[in-house]
Amino acid sequence: MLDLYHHRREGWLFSPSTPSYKNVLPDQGAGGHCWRREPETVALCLVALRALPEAACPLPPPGQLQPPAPRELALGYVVERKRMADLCSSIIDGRFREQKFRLHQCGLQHPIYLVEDSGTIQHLSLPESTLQQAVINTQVVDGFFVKRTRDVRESAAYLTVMTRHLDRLFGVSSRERSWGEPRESGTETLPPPISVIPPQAQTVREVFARQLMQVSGVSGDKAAAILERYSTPASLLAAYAACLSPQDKEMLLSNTKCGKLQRNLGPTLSKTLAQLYCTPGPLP
Amino acid sequence: MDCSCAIESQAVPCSISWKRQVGPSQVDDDSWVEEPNVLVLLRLEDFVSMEVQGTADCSEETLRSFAARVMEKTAGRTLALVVVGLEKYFRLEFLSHKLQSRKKLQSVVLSGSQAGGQGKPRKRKGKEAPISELSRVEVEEALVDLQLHAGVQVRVLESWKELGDLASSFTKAVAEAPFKREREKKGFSFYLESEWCRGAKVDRSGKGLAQVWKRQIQQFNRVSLEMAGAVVSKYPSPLLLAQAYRKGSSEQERQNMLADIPVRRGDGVTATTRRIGSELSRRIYLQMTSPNPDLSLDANG
DNA sequence: GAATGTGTGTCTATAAT
DNA sequence: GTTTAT
DNA sequence: ATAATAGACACACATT
Repeated sequence: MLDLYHHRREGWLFSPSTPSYKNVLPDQGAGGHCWRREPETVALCLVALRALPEAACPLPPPGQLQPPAPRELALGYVVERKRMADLCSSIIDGRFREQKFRLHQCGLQHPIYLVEDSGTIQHLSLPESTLQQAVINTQVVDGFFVKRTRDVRESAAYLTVMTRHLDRLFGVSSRERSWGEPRESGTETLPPPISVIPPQAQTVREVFARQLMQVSGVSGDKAAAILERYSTPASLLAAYAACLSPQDKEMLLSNTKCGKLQRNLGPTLSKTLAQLYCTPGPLP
Repeated sequence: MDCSCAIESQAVPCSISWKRQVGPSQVDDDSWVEEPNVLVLLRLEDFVSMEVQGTADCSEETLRSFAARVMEKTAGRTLALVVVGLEKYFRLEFLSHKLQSRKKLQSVVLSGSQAGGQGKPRKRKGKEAPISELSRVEVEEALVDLQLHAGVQVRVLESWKELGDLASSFTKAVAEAPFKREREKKGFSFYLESEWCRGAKVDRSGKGLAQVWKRQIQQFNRVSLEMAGAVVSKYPSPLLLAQAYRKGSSEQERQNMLADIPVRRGDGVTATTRRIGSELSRRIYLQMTSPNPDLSLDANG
């Protein structure tokens, strides 16, 4: 599955090698802006792009396997179009939070949530108040710009107007300007070039946390609490090895303070984890 | 619930803002902190007026200047605007064109839904196309302009009940925001990562731990089901693997201890060797033995 | 967290004078 | 050391 | 000889 997130993880986000997808709006020609449809977001996800001038686009070093420099510049405006029905399903199966997270994580400065079918809020598998709250949360908690739209036609109109304004804001006149420098008539700044964001490397701590959470009952807070004391598998194993009796192993983590203010992990999970890390032979 | 509501004179008229009692302990201490959100109700007549001013380039107040003024007073807080009754305005204005009794109807809607509404004649340049359509486009223009230049969101409502609901929802969101933000900052990001399976159930005696152990191996990047199975098959418990590492003599030996474990592959011919490989072997070794929690497993060196 | 409901387990106080 | 009642 | 129990209360997990 290729989507924004995976593109980012593979380090190819916004690189010219990213396959081109059908533009929802026609290209404005050289120097104009377009909304590129990113693949795989079932609900439409658009990224404002502009072709980079040749001069600002050095050729990649020959014979390198590294991703070439971007030939396009992401303007930092990204629109996630979401119909009410889709939003509804996304909330139910948990995809909603994930999508918001990725949108915030993809690094663009102006994420926009385009909520379509604002009038068709009823007769869905979720109460109206619930959906309203979800949209408000998207705006207030996640800090996204939320645009409500009655239907596809309004959405298209919105994107059209948006494109026109972007053209006026980041037009050819500001092409030679250096990135980040304020424009003449306003506080607008050109977004910094977003080229290649390297995939985030896994650390021992992170993997250890994920491993702890493989046992039912161990959640983020619990894992974090354990990590607080034994931040690495080696240190935990060493602590178990230092125990004199099997009982001590079982109770080693029992009094680990978790979450809010210092709630015990408890003997149950402590015993399970001790079994996991202290069983000499094959596990049951 | 330990919250209260008060109607007081605000720096910005018709605005809602939120304060939270922070500070650890002091009772008397009115160390209230303003939440970084402001909700401002914009009277329909004012909104229309500003939108008109923006269309014609008068020097009077525009939506943008209004927003700038408000944001100046609220010192960098996130501003959200609310307008009530715009759709009804469109409808009546359209109707008034057909019936040629425009001013009267306008005055009806404005005084009926707003306090002290006054008619506002509009001058338009050029076309005679449906005026309500043009107005909608112009409003859209103004909203986008506001979005791009001020980052201000405008919520258009049609009834005062909706405004009440919005205030309620907004209040709830603002109240919960700090709590949720803290969880995002501290908690692990992979909680919501794409495909996250929650913990495997394990009964009191320890059945299911084998599955846990296998899934622990799968927590590494780029590890397939078959690879994890192969490793777990060779070392059926974490302790056995750790002991094997302890027995190894050289760093190289320990690092490559798992490299040659055979792994079942797809039916077809595969160019790559059907082994765990030295890279994954090394990552697992580092994970199990390194004393440094911040060590990067993907770094080459 | 969307909202609400279900089950595990910890936690806190427990009598009578 | 294993069983009992509060 | 030793200690328990109910209930509130959270939290992890499962549903309309």
